[in-house]
This record gives sequence, structure tokens and C-alpha cells, in this order.
Amino acid sequence: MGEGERRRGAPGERGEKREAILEAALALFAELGFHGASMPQVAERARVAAGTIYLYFESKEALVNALYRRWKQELASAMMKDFPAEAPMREQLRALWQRRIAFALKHPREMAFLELHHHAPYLDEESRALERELKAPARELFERARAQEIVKPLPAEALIAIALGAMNGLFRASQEGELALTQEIIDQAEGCCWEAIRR
Amino acid sequence: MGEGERRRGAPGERGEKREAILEAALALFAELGFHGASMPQVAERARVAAGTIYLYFESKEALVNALYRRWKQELASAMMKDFPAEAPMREQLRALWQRRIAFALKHPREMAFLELHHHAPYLDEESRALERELKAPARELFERARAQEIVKPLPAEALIAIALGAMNGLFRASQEGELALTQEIIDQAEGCCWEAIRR
Amino acid sequence: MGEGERRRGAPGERGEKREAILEAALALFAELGFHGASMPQVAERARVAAGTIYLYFESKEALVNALYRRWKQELASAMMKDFPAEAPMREQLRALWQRRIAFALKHPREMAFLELHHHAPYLDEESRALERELKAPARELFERARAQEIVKPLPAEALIAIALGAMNGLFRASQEGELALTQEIIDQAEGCCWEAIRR
Amino acid sequence: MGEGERRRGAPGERGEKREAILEAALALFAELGFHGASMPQVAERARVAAGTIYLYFESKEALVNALYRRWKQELASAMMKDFPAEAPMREQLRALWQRRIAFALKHPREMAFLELHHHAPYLDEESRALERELKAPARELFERARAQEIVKPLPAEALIAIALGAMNGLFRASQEGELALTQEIIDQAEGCCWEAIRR
DNA sequence: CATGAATGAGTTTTCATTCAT
DNA sequence: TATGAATGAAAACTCATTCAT
Repeated sequence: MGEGERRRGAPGERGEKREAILEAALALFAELGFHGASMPQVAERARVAAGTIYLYFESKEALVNALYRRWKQELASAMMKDFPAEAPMREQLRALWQRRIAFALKHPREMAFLELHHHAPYLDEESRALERELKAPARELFERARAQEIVKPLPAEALIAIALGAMNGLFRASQEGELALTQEIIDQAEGCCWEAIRR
Repeated sequence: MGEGERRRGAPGERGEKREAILEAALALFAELGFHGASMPQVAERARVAAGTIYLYFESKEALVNALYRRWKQELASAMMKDFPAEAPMREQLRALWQRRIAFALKHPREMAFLELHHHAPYLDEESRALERELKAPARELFERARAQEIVKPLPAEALIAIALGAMNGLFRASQEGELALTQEIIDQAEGCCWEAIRR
Repeated sequence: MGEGERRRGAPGERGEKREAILEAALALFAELGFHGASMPQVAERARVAAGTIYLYFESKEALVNALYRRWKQELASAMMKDFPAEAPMREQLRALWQRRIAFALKHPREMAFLELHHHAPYLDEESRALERELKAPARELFERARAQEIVKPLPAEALIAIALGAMNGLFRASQEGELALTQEIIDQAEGCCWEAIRR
Repeated sequence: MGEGERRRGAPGERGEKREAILEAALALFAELGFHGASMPQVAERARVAAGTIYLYFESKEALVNALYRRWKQELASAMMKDFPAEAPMREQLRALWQRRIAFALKHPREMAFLELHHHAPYLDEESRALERELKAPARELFERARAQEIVKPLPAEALIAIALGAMNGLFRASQEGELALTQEIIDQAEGCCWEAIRR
């Protein structure tokens, strides 16, 4: 690798810097917020010159948006991959919940970033469209569950808000060190959420 | 150059300006975040000169902290006032939940502000201490409920995270316009949360 | 006056700083061009902090435009004031020419600024509209002169280009120190321009 | 990624890139000014990598200077080539004027570039020396004309400023689309300029 | 108390220039 | 030769804070 002695015009691995920038921005935006983190800070953490960021991203806004989309997609993929769409409804709901919290625990900073920037005014139309698009499958799942009279007769949005809101609460508590999320607790909590919404 | 209604030295109500500043800062911080809202913006919205803010608050940080503490206290008061501490446990848990969501719906901006600034790096030790202090009663209530084997044998923090996390989810969904929180839905949702944690 | 010891919040004469900024910007834009002069340079020459410029002008573009309009107006006023509109045509043409060169010699930097920024891409619609508006009277005068068969049957634009172009040439030569524009030479040159266009 | 027609090392015509750079710089400097046009812009327009420019020119300043000298020379050559130095004075003056405007109309961007950069602070001593050198022949011609009492007894600089200034005015008007410079108008205008200065 | 003009450090962004490939 | 990613100083502009009035 030989860090530090490389200079101008010596490209490292293809896209290496772009990744370093995304990684640095993620950490700083998650911790300090979009307006709280400055481009020089991002540059410094990415070990890159300030101007370099603009080779890869048009602006600070473009940077958050790229980051937001990447991880929103990543989350969606993790949720969708081999989803047991043919399994019984209870199984599907469990999968939804467990996959989401597993993702959160595997990528806590990324999840915190997504939560913090959800619906932020500097997200562009593309990011908003993605948000809408990725919300649909969960909604449909809950609609179906309700149609099958498996869950309580509440609006799908309310059911989602309850089950995933509870999950967010757990995740935040664990992030703040109030709670150690062992698999046992997770499984129990999943049971709680199921009992919250089941008919 | 025609002046406004009142001019320098013509005092309005005592503390009127301080209130205007707090109110303006609340709205802007809730909408744009701490770093996203500028002091000139706050001054403009409060219809006060930029310098005036510094008569009442030492700095921007002092301002958020004052705001944070005020509404954290306000929330705590609304929760505590005439709390049915002698009522059956189920009743107490319901009261906790219902009071919190009632507060959120009565003061949505204030609640959004508190949520957004929870654990923010610019909160000072006093604000953090207050946060800790106000968390205690709820924790104790859940501990007691668990000791009475009324709720599931999970850590109090997990039970809180689930019940109040679900509530936050509902509040956020209603704020984003996804869900209309009628009293009927609220009551049903409270039932859900109870079933989530009950033994 | 007490220069140098004044600081924050101590306003000098009303508009004093605005004038200083306009004056500094004029000198620098005339000498270095719009893109060649930086805002910090303007601030320094105006003995003002960089941020102060933005209290008076929205942007660098707004600043050039304000300057351009001011001096375009000033030039127009100097041309129009008590214009001998009833005098014989020859007299009117002489007045036009003499007033313009008198203005140029009285305000050489301002004239150089106007010439340099004429039709520049950063001039806004308002400035362009003013340019068009102020061109009209001269055009009409030459049209009338042509209708009266006093001048050569060339398009008014050509006659203007010749008579005022020659004048510009003289002014530039004098600015570059190639030529001393005594009143005698000016008068003779005016005669030349008259003979250039007369029938 | 698919590459362009040619790649590194596949040589085009000798000096092809240098020409492309000069051509691109000319167009951009003429339109946007020296400071208004960036090296990346020049590179892009020349379809050349940014670094390539520095193989041919030491710096941005070296580039304008090279350009300036080239076209100043070109203009001088066009003026001088087969100049009818033995013809009657009137004929020589006409030739001077007609050749200059013919050049301007044949190379309008180049002429605009020369005009815009005339006496610019980033022109180096060599360019300035060239400017002085090329001014001499015209000056001598007008001196001789004055000595022969063919033209008015004004300083040669004034005569030049008048005759060529008028021409510049016509050229600028035509560039701005105010005036169509037909050969007929040109000839008439040449007559005007002659009458301006003739004894 | 209240003002708001003024400040200057800090922000986002651009750009002339370099140099490993 | 030619490239273009990378640099970092400097540009335009913002903003928390001060202080004479």
C-alpha cells in the first residue's frame, strides 16, 4: 500500500478514493448531521484533498444523496434477497423484521445515517422516489396480512409504524448503550412485535 | 423610514422577546436542524435584531440547550402531573403511553425537536443530566411491572424501547402525513403496545 | 474621522461603506476586469471586511451590475442635461460629441469601466434594458440628421459608430498616454468627426 | 468505456494539438476574457487532456501571450503584405484602412481577442514590445501624410485614433449585430474616415 | 434593553498546475 | 508525448458573534 508517499496523479486502485470519500462522509454525516459536517472534515477523514471530493461528486448535496441512495438500496437488497415470499404470512413478517434488525446491527452507522437523513430537505427527487419505491413492498405485505385477517384491522401504515417503530426503538437503545441486543432478546422482541399486531 | 409599532425602550410584556426567540428557534431547529438554521434566521423569525438574541442566550449552543431543557421538562411535567401512581399497573402503563402521545400530538414541533436533538453532540452536561433524570421514572415503572410479572421478562429498557418506539413510529408516520392518528387508532395502538409487552 | 480605531457596529456616515465598496470595485474592475478582480481585493481596497460587501450587494454580479447602471445613468444624465434640443442640427451633434468626451475625461476610470463591461455576459436583463434605452436618443438624433439630409446617407448605426468610435479611439489613446487631449485637439477632432459624416 | 478515435501515442499531424489548444483558447478568451475562461475549459474545447496544455505552454499567461503575439503578427502581416508603399498617399491610407477592416471581418474572433487583450496586465514585455513595434509603421505613414500636408495638422496619434477608432466602432457594431457591413458601406465609411482627416 | 452594521473565520466550490502512469 | 486524477491555494459567500449607538 505505502500510504503517505503517494502524491499528485498517482491513482491508487480504481475508485479507491471515491470509496474513501463515501466512507468518511457516511461516518461524519451520521455523527454530526449533514450541515454539521464540513467538506474539509470529510476530505481529511478520507485522506484526500478537499478538491478531490469534487472530482467524484458535484456538490455536498450530491454526496449525501449518493450515500443515501446507496445504503437505501443496500438495505432494500438485504431485505429482499431470497425473501420467503411463499412462506406462511407469519414467517414472512418475521423475516421482514429480523432482516431489518440484522442489517441495522451489521451496519449500525449506515442505519443511523439513513434514519437521520430520512425525509431531509436536501434529498433530491431521485432519493425521494427511491424512498417511495422501497416502502411499497412492506406495505403490500402488511396489506395482505390484514386482508387475510391475520393481523389487527389497523391501516397498514399503523401496523408498520408499530412493528418497525418498536424495532427502531430497540436499535437506538442499543446504539446508545442502554441495551445489549443479544439474539435472544431480539427473538423475544420480535415475538413482542408479532403479538402487538396479530389478530 | 417609518418605524414599527414599538421602538427601542418601549417595553412589551416582560420576557416577550425571550419567548419569541425560543419559539422561532424551536420551529427552525425542528425543521432544519441545529446547524441548518442560522442565528439571523432565528432573529428574523422572532422579529428581533440579531444582537438581541445574545442578551438572552450566551451562544447558539446555549440557545438549543435552553430550548431542549424547557421542552424536556415540559414533557416530563405533562407525563407526571397527577400521575395515577396508585392505579393498577395496566392503568399506569396506559397513562404513560397515552400522555406521551397526547403531548406529541398537542406539541408536534416540540416533540420533533426533542427527537431530533436527542443525544446531539452540542447538548451540554446539564441537558444530558436532565435526560438521564427524566428517564428514571419510566424505567422504574417498567421495572416494577416486570417484578410483578405483569410484563414479559425483558430488560426494562427493551420494554420501553418497544412500547415507546412503536409510539414514535406512529407519531412520525402521522407527521409525514402517512397516517391520520384518530383517537380510535391511538387507543387501538395502545392496545397493541400493551399486547407487545404483556406477559 | 479617526480611521483605524473604529470597529464592529460603529457605523460611519450613512452609506459611507457602500460608496467605498462601489469606488473600490470600480477601480479594480476597470483595471483587472470582472473576473480578474476578487472580492477580497475589493474589500481590502474599500477598507472593509469581506463579509461587509454582502450587506450591500447580493453577489459579485449584483455589484458589477449596480456599478454599471450607476455610471451608465450618470453618463446619460451628463449627456441629456439641458441638451440643446432646439438648436440647429450641427449644434446638437457637436453637443453630443463634446459632452461625451468631456464626461470621459472627467471620469476616465468610469468610462473605461463602462467600455470594458459593455455587453458583458454577467450583465443582467435590467442592465441590458438600460443599455438599449440609453442608446435610443442618439440614434434618433442621427436619424433626424439623416432625414434632413445634413449627414451622409448611411445607416444611423454606422454614423454613430464612426463619430463615437473615433472619439473612443482618442480617449483610449489619451488613456494610454499616447496623446494629450488638449481642448484644442478635442475641438479639432470634433471637427474631423463632423466632416466624416456631413453630407 | 470505449475510447475515442485515436489513443495515446498514435500521433496526429505534427503540432496538431498545439493548434487545437491555441484555437480553443482564442475562442474562449475572446468570449469570456482571460480570467473568465479556465484551463479545463480550454482543454475540453481543444479535446485534449488538461495536462497536455502544459507540454506546449508554460502557464496560462504564456498561452495568452503566445496567442496574442501570433495574431498581432498575423494582423501586421496582412497589413504589410505587398503594401503599395509607392502609391500615392491617399491610396496608402485607403489600403491601411481597408486591409485592417478586411482582416477584422475575415477573423472577427481574432480581432475581438486582440482588442479585448490590448494592454492587459498579464501581457508580458515581449508582447508589449511587439505592440510598440507594430504600431510604428502606421505612425510613420501618418507622419509622412502630415508632412506632405495631405491630412490635418493633428498629431499622428490623433489621426490614427480617429481613423482606426471609427473603424473599430464599425467593427464592434457589426459584431453586436447592429449593423451589416456590406462592401458598399465599408467603402463609404472609408470615405468618411478620409474626409475626417484630410486637409 | 435593543439594535443592526460590521467583522473575520469558516463554508462550499473552483481552478491552475503537477506528475505517476 | 499524452493523460487525467490529484492537489491545495484561493475564490465567492455565510454566519456566529460583537459593540457603538
